[in-house]
Amino acid sequence: MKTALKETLAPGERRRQEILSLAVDIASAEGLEGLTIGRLAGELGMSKSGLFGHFGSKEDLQLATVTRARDVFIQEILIPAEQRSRGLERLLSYLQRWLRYIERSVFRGGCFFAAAGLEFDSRPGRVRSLIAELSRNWLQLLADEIEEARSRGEIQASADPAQVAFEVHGLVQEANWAFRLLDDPDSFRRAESAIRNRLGAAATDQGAAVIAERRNP
Amino acid sequence: MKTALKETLAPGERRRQEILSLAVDIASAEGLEGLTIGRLAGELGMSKSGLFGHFGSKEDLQLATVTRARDVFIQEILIPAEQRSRGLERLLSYLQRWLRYIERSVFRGGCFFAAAGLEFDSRPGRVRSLIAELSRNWLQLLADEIEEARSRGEIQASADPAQVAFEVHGLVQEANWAFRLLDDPDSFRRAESAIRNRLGAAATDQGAAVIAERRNP
DNA sequence: CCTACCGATCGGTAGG
DNA sequence: CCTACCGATCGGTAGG
Repeated sequence: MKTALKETLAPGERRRQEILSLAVDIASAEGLEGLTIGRLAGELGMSKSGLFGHFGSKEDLQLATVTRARDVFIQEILIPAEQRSRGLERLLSYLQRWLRYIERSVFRGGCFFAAAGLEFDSRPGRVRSLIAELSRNWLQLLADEIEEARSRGEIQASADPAQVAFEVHGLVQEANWAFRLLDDPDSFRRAESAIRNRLGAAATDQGAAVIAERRNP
Repeated sequence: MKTALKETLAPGERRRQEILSLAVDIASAEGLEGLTIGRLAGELGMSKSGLFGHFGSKEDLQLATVTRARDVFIQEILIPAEQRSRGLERLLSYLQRWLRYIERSVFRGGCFFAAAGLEFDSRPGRVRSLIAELSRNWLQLLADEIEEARSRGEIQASADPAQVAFEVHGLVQEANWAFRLLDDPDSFRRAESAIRNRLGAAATDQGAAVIAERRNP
C-alpha cells in the first residue's frame, strides 16, 4: 500500500505518510507518549514546527499514528487472509498471519496495539477510545469468523464464538509478550499449537479436516 | 505487610516505603517513565530533591518501584496460595487470586507487570532486566506447580508443563487486557472458564476431582 | 516549510 | 529534608 499510495497522493499527503511511517515505528517501541515531536522532527531532518504543521496537536499526531498502524495491520493481515474461504480456514489465516507479523517485527517494538492498549488503558481521551474501538473490532472480527465456521458446520453448535475468540486472541498476545519481554522465540510455536488444540476441541469432523490440511501451509 | 513493616522499620525506611507505595500506584497507570520525580514529590507534599535523596537516580527509583510491586504481588497472591496443598489445588489458587487481584484493582492501573513489561520490552537496561526476570520467575513457578501436579498424578504424564503454564498465564493476561482496555468485566469469567477447561483436558480423573471441588471456593 | 521564541517540566546537583 | 539552581527538552505559538 505504501508504494501504491506514493504514486497517487499529493506531495503534502506523501510527506505526512512518511512522517507517520516513522512515527508508528517509534511509538511501537517507545510508546505513544514517548513519541515526541522534537525527536520525530530530528530523525526526519526537519524542524519541529515544520512537522507540527502537518498535525494540529500532539493528540492529533497520536491519533494519526494509531490510524496508520491500523492501515498496516489491515494490509499485512486482513487483506491477505480475506483471500481464503470463510470459516475456519480464514480464521486460521488471520491468526497465523498475526503471529508472523509479530515474529517478523513489522514494527520495531512488536505489536503496536498490544503496547498502545496497555499504555493508554488508564488515560481517558480520544486516543484511548480509538485504540479500544479498533481492538474491539479485531476481537469481534475473530468472533464473527468463528460464528461463520459454526454456521458452516466446522465448529460445534455448542461452542461460544466470543469465548473462543477471547482465548485465541489471548494466545497471540501472550506470544507477543513472551517474545518481546522474555526473548522467547518458542512462544510462536506454543501459541500456534495451543490455537490448533483449542479450535480442534471445538471443531466438528469437517472442521478437524480443515485444521489438519492447514498444518503445513 | 505494609502495616506490619511500619511498626518495625527505621523512620527513613518507613518514609521510603510510603514513597514507593504511591510510586507503584502511579506507575501502574502512567507507566514507569510517566512516573516523574516532580509529580511524585508534589503528591507527597515534599520537595523534588528531598524525595530524590531516597534514591540515587530515576533508574534506581524505577528499580525500587518494580521491587515494591513484586513484594505486593507476593503478599497478595503467593503467600496466601501457598497455604494450599501443592499441585492442582495450589495452581488454581494462584490463578484465581491473580484474577481477583486484577479485578480488585490493587493498583490504580491494573496489573503492574503487564503494563511495565510491554512498556520496557524495547528499552534495554537494568529496569527491563528486572521486570523480565520477575516475569520469567512467575511463569516458571506456574510451570513448576503443574509439574508437581503431574508428579502427583493429577495431570496426565503426556502434558507439557511449560506449554500449559504459557496458556493459563496468557488467559489471565488477556483478562487484564480486556478488563482495562475494553472495560469488559466478563473477561474474568471467560478466563476462569478457559483455565478450568484447559486444566480439565490435561487432568487425570484424580485431577478432575480437585478442579470440580474448587468450583465454588 | 523555516527561525525564534514561550512557559513548564524534566532529571539532577550544590550547598546547607 | 530544604531552597535555589543547572542545561535539556517538552508541547506549542508568532511571524514570515
